[in-house]
Amino acid sequence: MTALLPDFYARDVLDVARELIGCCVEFNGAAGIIVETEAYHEREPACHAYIGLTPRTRTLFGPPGRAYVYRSYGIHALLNAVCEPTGVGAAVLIRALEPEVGLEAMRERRWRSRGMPKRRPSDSELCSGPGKLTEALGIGLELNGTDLSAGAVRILSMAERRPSSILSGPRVGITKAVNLPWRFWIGDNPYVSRPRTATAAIVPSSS
DNA sequence: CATGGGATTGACT
DNA sequence: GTCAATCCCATGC
Repeated sequence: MTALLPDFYARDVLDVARELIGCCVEFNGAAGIIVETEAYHEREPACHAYIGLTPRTRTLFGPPGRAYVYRSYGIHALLNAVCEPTGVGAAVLIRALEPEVGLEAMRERRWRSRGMPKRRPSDSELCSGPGKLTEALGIGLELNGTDLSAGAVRILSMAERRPSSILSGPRVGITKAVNLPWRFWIGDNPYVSRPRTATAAIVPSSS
């Protein structure tokens, strides 16, 4: 269980999105296994980097292996891993985690969140969405640009726990480039954000 | 400087 | 199924 290094991220964002499934996100004593991701790339209009280099997209065009954290709908912080070489705007959105460590702290943060769920969130409600997992872990905008290899938020490879099969399909919640099958998730995993029809199944090679 | 649109979520009809 | 909450920042005047 070691932190993924920048070279891992400095590749095709689709490969990174697939391979991040099964890895572990850790922050502030809490951790979870990535069960759902989405890829974004500057050449397609759903990506923030599509419009080019602006103050907002600065992190996306920066070095690979950094966290791109931005505010969504004025409310939620969404966590991405910057990919591809410096100068290329691309990132993987972390959309859901299977909670592993610090469940009670996650529950506490989700319990007293804005929007305040009426009942205590169950385990499968803690991190089953991109806004939920940042809230559960306590990840905020101040972590934008930080190093995912050696910073406060880390992503660790989990060699002993590679998923057997991964499904792919269209990304969630976007209005542009809606047909690209750039969402990846573990089929039948109860911690995925929303059940959806897959358009393809990926069986990882044994290598 | 004013406006408008989200890579969402939880509550409610 | 519908809807509001709420803020960063791109765009346009």
